[in-house]
Amino acid sequence: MNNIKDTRMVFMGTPDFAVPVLRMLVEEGYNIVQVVTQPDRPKGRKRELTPPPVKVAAQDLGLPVYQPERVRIPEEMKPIIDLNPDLIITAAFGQILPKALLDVPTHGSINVHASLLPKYRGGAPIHQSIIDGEKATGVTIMYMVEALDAGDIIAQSSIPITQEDHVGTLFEKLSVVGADLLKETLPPLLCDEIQAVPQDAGQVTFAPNIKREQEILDWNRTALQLYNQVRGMHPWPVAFTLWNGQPMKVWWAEPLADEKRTQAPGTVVALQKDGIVVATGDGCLKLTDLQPSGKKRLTAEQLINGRQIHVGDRLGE
RNA sequence: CGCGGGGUGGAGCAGUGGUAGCUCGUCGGGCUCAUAACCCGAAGGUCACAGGUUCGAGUCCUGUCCCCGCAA
Repeated sequence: MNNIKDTRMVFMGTPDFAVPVLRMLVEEGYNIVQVVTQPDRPKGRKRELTPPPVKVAAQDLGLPVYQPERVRIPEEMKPIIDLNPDLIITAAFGQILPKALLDVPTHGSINVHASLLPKYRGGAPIHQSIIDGEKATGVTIMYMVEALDAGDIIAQSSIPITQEDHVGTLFEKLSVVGADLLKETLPPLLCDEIQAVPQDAGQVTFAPNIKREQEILDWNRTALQLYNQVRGMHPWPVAFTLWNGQPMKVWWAEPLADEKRTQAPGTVVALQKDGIVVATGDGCLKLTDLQPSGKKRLTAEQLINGRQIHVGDRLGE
């Protein structure tokens, strides 16, 4: 290989997180022979077929797009193999790649993952790290192996998680960090100047995709834990509690860790212009943006003006 | 035709056939050192749209459009 820019690359990714990475590759002049992304999926109530962000970006960049339903199926994998790629780069692709595909490129197959591996392997590392109240996270570039996010680490970059960060802000920051890190890593990698390091098996933790049950706010937890849960679910999939037996999304809240409370956890203790104060297992949580079932997203002030919520109401039941 | 909630003055809501109300906001005035506080007053709604039932419909029936929760 005379010029690393001639390296035949296949890029595989799906959501917004992957877009800056793809754009960086194009801007740097790399030779992307194929973009692979998930098929268009029905979205919303109308089930309208919606293309994934990477597809939109790829078309905008004039790159060929391939959307296999299940890439592990031989017939769907073959077109990629036939491209004879020198390097496969994935970023939040959403499908596990079989060994038969991983072994094809001469330079290997690498992945850009939004956590500091070996912590938070899996599909929701950003959500989980916020929910856990982590003070820092980052991006890891590693070789792919058959086990999920378990390959040797090539490069890593860390950033702090601020007290105000939520999934949306971290997503943006990390996608940029990921693009920058890959940009720095690619030249030495393609010149075989990189020594990958195995992950410390003792430090492994997992961050599987968020389940519905994890979106429920348990008022017995502390104000800080609940706050982390709210921002770790914002702006998607959004934490919720029950109000009058109906689900109510909690789009945003603020922890009042020092607020004394004598009421049972889940009890509305005060209605303030800037939020609805709810007792928790330790301290109070001030709910500021809410969405009752069947309604649009409302500020606490709007909800209070409707006169439907009162001091003493119990949330979570 | 997947299940369900809803469209009422600028915002959020109530309104169980018979003069359209509440909280907030807006405008004017008052009280305050002052205020997002308080007091007095005012403006602002063909009750999503189209038919129908009725002496009379926001309220009942039918159809249409739109918004949202769940499920996918």
